Amino acid sequence: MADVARSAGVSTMTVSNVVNGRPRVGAATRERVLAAITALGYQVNLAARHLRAGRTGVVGLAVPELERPYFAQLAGRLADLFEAHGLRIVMERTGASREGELNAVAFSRLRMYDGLILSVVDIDPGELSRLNTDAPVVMIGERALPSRFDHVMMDNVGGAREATAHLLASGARRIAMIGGELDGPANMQGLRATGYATAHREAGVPVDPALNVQCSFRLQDGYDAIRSLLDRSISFDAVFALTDVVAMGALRALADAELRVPADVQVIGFDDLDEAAYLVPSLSSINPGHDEMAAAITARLLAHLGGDEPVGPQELIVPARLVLRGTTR
Amino acid sequence: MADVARSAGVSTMTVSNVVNGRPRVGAATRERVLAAITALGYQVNLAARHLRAGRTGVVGLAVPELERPYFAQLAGRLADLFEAHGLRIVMERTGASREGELNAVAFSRLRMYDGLILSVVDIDPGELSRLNTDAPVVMIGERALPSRFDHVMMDNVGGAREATAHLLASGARRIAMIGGELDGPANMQGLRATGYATAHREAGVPVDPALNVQCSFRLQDGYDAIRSLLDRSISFDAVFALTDVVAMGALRALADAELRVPADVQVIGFDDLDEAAYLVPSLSSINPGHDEMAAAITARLLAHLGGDEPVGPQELIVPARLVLRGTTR
DNA sequence: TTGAAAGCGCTAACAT
DNA sequence: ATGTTAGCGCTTTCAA
Repeated sequence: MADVARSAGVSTMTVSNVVNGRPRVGAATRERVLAAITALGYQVNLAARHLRAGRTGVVGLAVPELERPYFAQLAGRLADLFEAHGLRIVMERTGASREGELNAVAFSRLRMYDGLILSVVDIDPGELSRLNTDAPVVMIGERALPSRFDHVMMDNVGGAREATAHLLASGARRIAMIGGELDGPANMQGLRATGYATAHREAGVPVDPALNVQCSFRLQDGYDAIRSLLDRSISFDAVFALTDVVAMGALRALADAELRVPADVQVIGFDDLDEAAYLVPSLSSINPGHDEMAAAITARLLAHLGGDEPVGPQELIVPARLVLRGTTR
Repeated sequence: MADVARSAGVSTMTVSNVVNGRPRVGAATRERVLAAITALGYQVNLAARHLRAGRTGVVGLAVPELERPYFAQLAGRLADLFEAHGLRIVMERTGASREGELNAVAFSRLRMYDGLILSVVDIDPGELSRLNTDAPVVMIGERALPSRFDHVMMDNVGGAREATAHLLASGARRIAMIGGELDGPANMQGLRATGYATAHREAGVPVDPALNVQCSFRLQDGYDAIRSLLDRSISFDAVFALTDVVAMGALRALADAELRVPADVQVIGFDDLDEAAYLVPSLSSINPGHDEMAAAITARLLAHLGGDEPVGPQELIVPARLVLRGTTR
């Protein structure tokens, strides 16, 4: 910028004014400055601008894995909403590790982001509470966090309960649960398992722990889980998959085993991905309230950034609802 | 930082040394500084650090839409590779618009990113050439760009040709092309259409333009494209879908029309998404060389960042290969 | 309408 | 082992 100023025979201040389109610059001066800018190929240095301004116009979205469709689809929605407020969404991954999640928070506090949306999976609630409460952070995700941060969650227990209840009501008695963890911690695995168990209790149907296959959340994991049940000759007449991705893997395994869906085995997933409606048969799933989640997250973060009275941390649970399609009777 | 220094009775330089874990600090001093940091809740300001260092340790990945599985899966691969070099990948979207793409380049040149991986869809090649050539930018994507930037592309023509040739060899004579654009510009739509046409010419089978349905690349678009052919009673015995996502939409439409795949209609997609192998029937597709793409992109960008001799811009075409699964005979 | 000065928070280089 | 100086590139404030 100093170069441009020298070349145009003005002060850096005038260059700054031109670059930022501020009004009080003479037309002739402006021309000269613009010419110098072009000639020298000058570019603003945002790092310096941010250092001065104390803000970046960027909101971070930190998720466990970039390739998980649930987060990719959420990111698209959030990008739409934030764009309307002149903010850019950038997405990064935490690797679902404590370290990655802390890094993300650190990065944000360190002012590369004006605000951060953090999907919490592995971080220790205790560690969370040591962090600066009034950081512009909105937590999302599965786990109930006894924290003083804003937290928008989906109704994991309610959704899983509804899915399971539907399967039980339609006659299923041995519902395999893939990816859940009975009596597990209050994370996604544990919460959805709680819903599964609750529905069983309410229907007076006993839970068989042998039907609970723990696994992670890739396609192959869903496939392997079904294979493992079949290989051990554990019979089941329905599948509650913890995510739609796992459900897709499961559907493939069922097809390979020549089990008919939904005639022999019903399947319900969780997430209601865009893909769910297009599978053959189309996948029944729990819609975790995508639009409401995105809207709530945006509203909370904007409230932080608005910088008005720091309305105390809020915890919001977005209702889930069952979407019945072709994999259920 | 000045506060911490004052509180600990040292200079800011010493604080900086402690924060950065540099060796030449006395143990007692270090203790005092750390105590002051904790007491004051001090956080490094990365904006200032970057201003000084002239780098951020961040590589941007700018893609048309965050929710497209192809890019989400590519992002995951790139994140792995760059992480090994101490660089963070952050993903943002351009909205597939000229403006968004230019913004992404601008942002990068403006030094928020050390480097940028840009998926070019809509930008005008002429505009590209006005940009600073030695910016650490690697272009990816479909289109052949007569530009002086590094460019890693997949083999759109070759892949489409191979897919179409296989369908023709297996007896198909009326292959619907969904999402392509015969005689279109040299973008993804046009290039893959060229491969489609080439295979027809080589097999001596005429191309019927009525079989080419143009559309965008969401699930519903693939669905609607098939519906449109059926509604107009345009017969076809195979489908070449421009992307796997479109293919999934098409498969659903075929199922709704009670057409059997692959007995009545064969289907081949393009992208070889993770999902392809798990669909029922599993989707035959063109694998555009995911790992090679990611490796090439990483290598080119690291070469820029290495800052050694600026090896001239390279254009690399990664070979594609046909993966046959259940939707083909 | 334009400019000079000061400083955002950090660190490399050079003292001490 | 610790401190001083200077400056990264920008913008706010105040003066001309």
